[in-house]
Amino acid sequence: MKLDRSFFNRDTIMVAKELLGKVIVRKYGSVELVGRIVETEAYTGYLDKGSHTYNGKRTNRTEVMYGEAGHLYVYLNYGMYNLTNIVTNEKNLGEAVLLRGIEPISEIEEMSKNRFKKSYEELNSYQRKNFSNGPGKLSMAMNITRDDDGKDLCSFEDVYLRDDGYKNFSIVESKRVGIDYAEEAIDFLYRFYIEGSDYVSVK
DNA sequence: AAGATGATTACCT
DNA sequence: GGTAATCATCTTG
Repeated sequence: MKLDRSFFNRDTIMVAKELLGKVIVRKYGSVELVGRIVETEAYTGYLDKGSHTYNGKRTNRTEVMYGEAGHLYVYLNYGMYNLTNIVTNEKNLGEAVLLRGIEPISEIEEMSKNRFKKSYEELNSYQRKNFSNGPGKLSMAMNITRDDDGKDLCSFEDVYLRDDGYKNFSIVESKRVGIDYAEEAIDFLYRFYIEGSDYVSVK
């Protein structure tokens, strides 16, 4: 079952948790990449010092976060890495969920080319271990870039999400990664991951 | 118009 | 464990 607007247009923490186990489908050319979401982080806007939209900050970049739920927010981090987020909750709140880890499901060969310019068989153990266990890594594997910023996941075209019924797992809640400047928000338990998954960035 | 910075990754010891 | 890479975006003047 494809996830529609009503799935995304809810409380951001709830969406971040419920995204675990869902699959992201990415089509281009003749390929259809599929990955299972195993790690997410919630960014809750106005009161969240870790969020790009903290205190209602509105810039050209973050405008999509204030838009309709179910759209992609993709931005360039550290000058090199595209990070994939999904806009959540009501319009104008500026909330989103960052995808931090996926388990490759279909077309792992194509993902491997996107990630390392090599077939999966040629990858060493370090590369296999670090295949898509991080926000920049999974974006690279799924070929998601800033060109995809603002796309609507609910139009079900070249990128969308699906529930394939996977649900027998436990969720771990922990602190978010890489927001050392965020004062009290550092301690918010806004990161969620599937217990035991090999594709979680930080355990 | 210039300077600082970052929701990270890869590679080295 | 440490740190370089690399640039769009944001802030400041």
